[in-house]
Amino acid sequence: MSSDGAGRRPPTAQQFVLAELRRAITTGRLRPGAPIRQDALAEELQVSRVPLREALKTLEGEGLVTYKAHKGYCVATLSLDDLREVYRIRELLEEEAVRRAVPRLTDADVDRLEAAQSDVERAAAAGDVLAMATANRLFHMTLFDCAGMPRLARLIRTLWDTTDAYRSMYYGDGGNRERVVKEHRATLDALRRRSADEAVATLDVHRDHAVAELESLLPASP
Amino acid sequence: MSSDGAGRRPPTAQQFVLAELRRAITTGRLRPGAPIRQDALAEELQVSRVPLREALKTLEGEGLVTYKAHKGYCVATLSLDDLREVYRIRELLEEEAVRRAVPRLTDADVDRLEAAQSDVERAAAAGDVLAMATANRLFHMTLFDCAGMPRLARLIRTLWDTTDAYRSMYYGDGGNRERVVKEHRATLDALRRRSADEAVATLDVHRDHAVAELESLLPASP
DNA sequence: ATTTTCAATATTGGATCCAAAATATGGAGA
DNA sequence: TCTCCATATTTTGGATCCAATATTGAAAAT
Repeated sequence: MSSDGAGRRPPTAQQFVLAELRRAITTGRLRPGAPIRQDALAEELQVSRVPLREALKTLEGEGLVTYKAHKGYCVATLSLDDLREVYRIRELLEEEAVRRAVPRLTDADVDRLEAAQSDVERAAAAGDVLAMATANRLFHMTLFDCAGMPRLARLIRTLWDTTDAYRSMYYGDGGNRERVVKEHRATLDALRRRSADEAVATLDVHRDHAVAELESLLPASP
Repeated sequence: MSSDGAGRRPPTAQQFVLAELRRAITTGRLRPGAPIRQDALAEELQVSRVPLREALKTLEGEGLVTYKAHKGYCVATLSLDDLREVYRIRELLEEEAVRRAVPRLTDADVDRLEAAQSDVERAAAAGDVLAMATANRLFHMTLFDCAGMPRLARLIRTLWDTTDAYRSMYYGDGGNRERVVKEHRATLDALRRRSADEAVATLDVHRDHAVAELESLLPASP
């Protein structure tokens, strides 16, 4: 084994911190709107503030945290308008990705999608929210990566990151998990038949459900 | 006057460095592919490496520079495929921005667009490449900002930044400058009549010309 | 002559320390 | 009691120093 318990540790401290921060935000340990106290966080992660600050700069670029000079960083909060905007942009970009990907899909690609879907179903059945989020993401990104447009895929990833803090709420509900599984099956079916139109349509529905659910969940805070 | 010659200096060193790096890249002083020697650059800009590295992290997030752990930063190079990809994504996002913006356009907005266009024409006539790039950008961003989708506008800005290093080549040619002026007039005309379809169409043409021109200019390097 | 090894050097990554700014605290005056 | 101002404390921004990694060059072995 590679010495430390929680998976292999990245080769630089900033990458380690970056991964930790992402987890903290997506799992909700760092709540949206919460100020980020550099000194405390650095000590907690056993690094100095330098790599922490570089990691925060990366997250700022991705929109996960906000920054103001001499005031510091806060976990980004998404208003309902922000959320709708993110999903609208995703709709545009993901449609493009799917339309480019479908004609290029190999059988091996489809196999990988099926495998990812199996993981999703397992996690959904087990009620494992974190595993569900991971597997769900793998499913979609596997598809998007097939478009052969790396920059497009990266943009989509960033947009997903932006709403990660809210996604876990969504998977907390068993009904939502069940629905996600069904919707994925519909998408997978369309992909097997190489129907871009249908795949796009099923994914649009998928997103719209997520937005609707989050809209009912959120209004408490913004 | 506010002490130093070249405009007001930002309140933090990283912001100053960030602005300087952008200029260096867009003007071509730092060529695509060139490695970034932190020590030398820091000394040249009279700052330590810490703010320089934070600025580089920001640029990495925007795709203007690439980074590899323990190897450092390089000015990003765009292959023709990359370039086409960026312009395709811009097409998608800018169409959305324009369609949202047009119904919301006030007369004051149109006035601001006209003003920006005047700047473009002045710069084009004077053959001032840098001013041309600045004014051109202002023209388009003024329009996109009217969509009332700040995240969308930010994404588009980032995509523009990505190709900034190559844009100056484009404006170097007088014929291109003349054509840009004409195309802007067509867009402006469509906007005055609040025709989203036509505005989108003219902008598509505008972009396609840029891509075609860059395609003939680039193949030397990638 | 070519390849391999190992040391010397250059460059990046990170920790500590100090400076600057913002925020919190407390007291004086109205 | 409330407001305002001066001061203390906290927090961020930046510089310097040291450590870790990568790169280069030269010498030795094949």
